[in-house]
Amino acid sequence: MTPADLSQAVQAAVSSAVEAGELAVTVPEHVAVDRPKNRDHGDYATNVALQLAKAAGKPPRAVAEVLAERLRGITGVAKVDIAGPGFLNITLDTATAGALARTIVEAGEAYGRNEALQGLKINLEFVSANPTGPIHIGGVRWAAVGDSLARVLRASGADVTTEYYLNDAGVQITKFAASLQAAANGREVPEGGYVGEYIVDIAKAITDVVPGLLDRSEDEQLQVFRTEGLKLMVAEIQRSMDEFGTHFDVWFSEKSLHDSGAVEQATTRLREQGHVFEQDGAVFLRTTDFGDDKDRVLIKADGDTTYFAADAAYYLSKRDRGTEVALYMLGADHHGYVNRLKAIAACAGDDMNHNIEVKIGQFVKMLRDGEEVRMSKRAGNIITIDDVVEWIGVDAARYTLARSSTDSTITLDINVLTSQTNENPVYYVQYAHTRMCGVARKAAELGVDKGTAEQFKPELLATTWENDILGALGEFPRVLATAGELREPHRVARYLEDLAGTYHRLYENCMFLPKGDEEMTDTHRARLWLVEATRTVMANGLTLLGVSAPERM
RNA sequence: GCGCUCAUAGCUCAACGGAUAGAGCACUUGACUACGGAUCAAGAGGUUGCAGGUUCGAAUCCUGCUGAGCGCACCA
Repeated sequence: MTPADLSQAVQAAVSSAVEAGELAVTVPEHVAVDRPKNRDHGDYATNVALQLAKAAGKPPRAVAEVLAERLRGITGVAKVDIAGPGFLNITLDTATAGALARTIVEAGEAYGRNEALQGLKINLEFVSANPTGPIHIGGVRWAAVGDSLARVLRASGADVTTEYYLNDAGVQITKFAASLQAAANGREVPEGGYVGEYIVDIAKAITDVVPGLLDRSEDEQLQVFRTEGLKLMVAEIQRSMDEFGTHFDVWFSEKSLHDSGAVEQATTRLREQGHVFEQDGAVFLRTTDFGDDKDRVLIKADGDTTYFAADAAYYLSKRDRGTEVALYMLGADHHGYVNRLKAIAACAGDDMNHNIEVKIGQFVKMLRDGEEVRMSKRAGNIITIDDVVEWIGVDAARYTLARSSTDSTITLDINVLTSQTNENPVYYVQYAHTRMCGVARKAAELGVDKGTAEQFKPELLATTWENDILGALGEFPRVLATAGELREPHRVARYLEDLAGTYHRLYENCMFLPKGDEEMTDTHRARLWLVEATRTVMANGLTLLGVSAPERM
């Protein structure tokens, strides 16, 4: 029995109590059934009596009494206690709890999937760093979190398109091109330009590919450096993302919005919605109608379109392509954009509380020798995605960056990253998985296995450690659903750490295989089912984080 | 000045409004002639920044204060 099953059963109990006239309340849509931290509180606990007490006009414990009697009648429920202010503590019979192992093994990779977001078309945009340099540590965080979030959302049934917005138009690209040109000609990088080894490398790559380039006019050179530089830089970013295991379904070009006329059309479309006005020769969008602190310019007095106009066109493009929810992941330095982006949606006639979501993530702070490393492109001390991968590898990097809430700034110690990588909890989790694989290998050596489903006797999974891990395994689908609904993939990582610890304790206390000349027993077989179930969940969880589930370490 | 986010163990971080606030690392002490010890057990470590409020119940929600990061362009 899964927690979801039990929740429904409790809900049904409330229903039947209402029908019998024992409770005068409306049946709640969802009944919370929790795995209590304290073992003495049973396998599962529900606060439903506390929630309904006021509406029922009875003390919580009296409501609990009514429900307890009905819950005791549910098949698989061994015991129901009323505790504290009115909690209902439910204990399952061992066979019912243990049967979950078989359910999981049979579901395999599908276990954990749920339909919380079934059919929802989500466009998830993340990283979107300017193609004027390598991805730095902040961008790496969004790559890890965003890619994992995409996987989590899909596991909840959402139809997700991942997207990288390439700011390949505008003055930053011109500065980038000018920097390349300067480097190729051995000149100083212009004011506000880009510096760094990569500039020199790319410049050289371009002059290698385009012979005689430096003999052409300055203007011609600049054009070549712009197009070729952009091409190479984007390819470089794509390579980094690819190596990082982060996949984007769409690489969306800002320039294409301008070239196709989509930016002008966006202004027209917004004007038709009645939120566009002109003032001082410029064209504005009245975003203040929807919570922005000032109206935003779409077309400047000199006739040029703004970056904001492209943002509007881009949003409309996402919607035109069938997106129901446009989900943006932005860094903390862009939080000021939230209101104006949401206002775009509202001005377009959309629901700004549903069709657009903006998730703001805090920065990554780097520490070296106990001191904060202030990164600046000019000083050339940027920590790039390739640096991090080189130090600790993709698995550890992704895990480290994805295991924390994006609401909190995280601090990474470079000394730790480059040396004592054992401090990374990912190894604790992965090691648990290798131990499960080790059990399977050992079983094969001994020539034994878990047997058929018919031979599986779930009632033999009776120790406290087995009960603990069954409880943890049952939580996986709801952890996933919550992570998807809240857009918080770090919950998956935390869950896996908890599961790994629970497994390590089981491993210490329960033998899965016969030792010496002992016989293989039904208990061994039942435990092999449990180990396989745990391995399945661990592997499924690691996959959601884009982290490998190794058989050996 | 206005706004967004944050403040939890020595450090890095968790905790859909639930019961005694949890892990990892670091520290102390133990555990392998059994499935891989990258493990486990025990100990120590907290006024959840401060003060009020909401309620059966607050780290969580509301208000104020303090402190930190970031943002407030006809820039991109």
